[in-house]
Amino acid sequence: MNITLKNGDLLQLEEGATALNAAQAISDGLARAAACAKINGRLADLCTPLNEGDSLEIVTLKEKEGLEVYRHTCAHVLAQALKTIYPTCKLAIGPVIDNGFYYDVDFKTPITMDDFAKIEAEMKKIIKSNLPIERYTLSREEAIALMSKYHENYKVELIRDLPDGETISFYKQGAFTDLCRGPHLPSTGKIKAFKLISIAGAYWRGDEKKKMLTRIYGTAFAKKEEMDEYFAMLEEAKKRDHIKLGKELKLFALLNEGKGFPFFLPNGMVLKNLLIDYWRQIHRREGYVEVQTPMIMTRSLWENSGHWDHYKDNMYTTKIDGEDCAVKPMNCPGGMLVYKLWPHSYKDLPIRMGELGLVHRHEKSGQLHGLMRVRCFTQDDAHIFMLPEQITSEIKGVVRIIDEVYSLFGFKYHVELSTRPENSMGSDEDWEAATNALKSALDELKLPYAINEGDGAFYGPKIDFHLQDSIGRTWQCGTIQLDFQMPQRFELEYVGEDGAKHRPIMIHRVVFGSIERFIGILIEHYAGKFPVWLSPVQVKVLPITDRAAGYAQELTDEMNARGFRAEADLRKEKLGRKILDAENEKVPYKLVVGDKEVEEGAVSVRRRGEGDVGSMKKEDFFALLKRENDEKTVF
RNA sequence: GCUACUGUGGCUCAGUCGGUAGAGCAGCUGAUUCGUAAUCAGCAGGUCGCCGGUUCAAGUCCGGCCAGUAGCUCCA
Repeated sequence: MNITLKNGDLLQLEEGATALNAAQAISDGLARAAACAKINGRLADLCTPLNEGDSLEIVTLKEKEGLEVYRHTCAHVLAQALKTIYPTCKLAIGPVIDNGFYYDVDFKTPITMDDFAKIEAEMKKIIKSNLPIERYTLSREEAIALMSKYHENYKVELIRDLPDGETISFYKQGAFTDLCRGPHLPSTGKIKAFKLISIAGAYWRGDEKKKMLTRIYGTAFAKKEEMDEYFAMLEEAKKRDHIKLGKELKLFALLNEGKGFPFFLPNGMVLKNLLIDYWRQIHRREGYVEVQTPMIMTRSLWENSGHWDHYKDNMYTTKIDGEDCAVKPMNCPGGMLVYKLWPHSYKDLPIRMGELGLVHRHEKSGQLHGLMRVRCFTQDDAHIFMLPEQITSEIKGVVRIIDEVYSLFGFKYHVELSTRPENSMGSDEDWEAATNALKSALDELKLPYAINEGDGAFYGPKIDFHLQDSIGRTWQCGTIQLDFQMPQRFELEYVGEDGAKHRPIMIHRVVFGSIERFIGILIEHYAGKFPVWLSPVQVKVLPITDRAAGYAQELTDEMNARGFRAEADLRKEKLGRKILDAENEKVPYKLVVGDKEVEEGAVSVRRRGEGDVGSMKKEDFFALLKRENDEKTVF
């Protein structure tokens, strides 16, 4: 029979040949490297028999899909080892994730990471036995009977929930059988490098009302060297942790006295204020005005906005003169009240009303994480009130700002469109119209996005911008939320061309999202080595002896007078020590000054990470500094 | 909130089998004026996260609480 290969070539094979036979016919090397096959565009096991006219692609470990199959098989090996060591444990699910795999298991008695050595040894045994992995299918009844026999009640539940007509397949290796869609490696012996990483709790089916299972995380690589590299990379990434750097660089502090409420230290405040200055500059240019609304407002306002019904668990409440009040968890109701202060004409719209609002939200204790997830943060919020025909252009305008800002920092981001959640208000028509408006803006901008079903705000759908931290976790930063509800609830109006009253449409949007979170991301992104324009201290002047101390102080004063951030290190320490300390503080420029520089009005310049870059006239250095500061140069 | 782990001077860590704490850095004092990544000496600094229990004796064992980390759930 003839089959078509990836490059278009035809391959002649005997009747009944499998994908693996085809790989062998091409080359032994390919057969060895093969993880699975792609037959007519669908992933399949290597043992799958081919048919006349099939198109075939051999997927190797070098490809993402191949590595995923490899890791998935490793998850099965883990499961088999667990069932051998802990026969009473019940298996739930064991999928592949970004950098490895996990298996959720219900243990009679909990296990710890100390048990990993034992489990890994058993896994090695299974790998060494090189058990062939065989696939077979069963009817729903047979499948349930089989899994019931093994007391695998989680598997039974999974099978029951499979849609009708879905093939129910099993994979068998030695005495172990697991429900699985596949595909898998042809045998367990193919696994060369794996490691169990950590243990965590995870709710069955992601539902916090259901039982918490033990999740064992692991990873696997085609070669041991690749795995070593991966772990070395993780170690490096840990050094960028913003909590660690925040402490070392004295940017912020997290104290028991204010759990989830970060303290900003002088260096951190410089950073925060610089971001705010930059934000104001961009938003002025884009036609935004700025307001500030109160931190605490009455219960009736929050009832009116819907927060009292939909968000109460996350709100801090208090009583003032006997009246129930809440600390704002969001800025929008305040913004609404400002809009309502006077009548608006269609000619005034859009109104782009910004607010750097400090909001408080009672997040569950286990959610808190450094600056990334706090209970009090500054949103770089803005509410845009507009005419229906302005929706698309306004959304596009916001997306452009977000892109401009993220690009300045060199961030890579991904976009998600979040749709209507369960606990929400408003009509289906409004939700559909709002969701379509967001979609069409994204489509017009040709911005790729994923759909995040049911993750919208309770008042409207949203576009979310996600940024990555140093160990690859993503955090939502920017968001654009389209809202037909608040304007109705607050009875917002404008007078149209026709002289009648109409309801404006509203956008809630943030660029940084939370300034605190954004700073956390920035710290990790730059590993604390901020570009000149963001550095809390831009220049450290290091006199070699007391004779140069006066000159060092003058230089420092002069730079500060010019609007730079400079400090002199006048300690009676040797130069090497001063350089080391300044380097540890990650100051971008160090100016070494001794008798020679005093005499010549010069400075000997050290750039962070580059060392001595030579001497120059102090005016030339000031010009260099000004240029890098103004242009927000990154180095 | 849930599951697991962690918690010793400001920081990084040591502390054996239970015998009531140890180092380096930082700090302070003194000396050193030394040209590109750690000068020397001295001093001071700790209810071992908190509370209880076991014990003649607890940093160490047990229980509870608090805080942090990883993950889950929830979210900017």
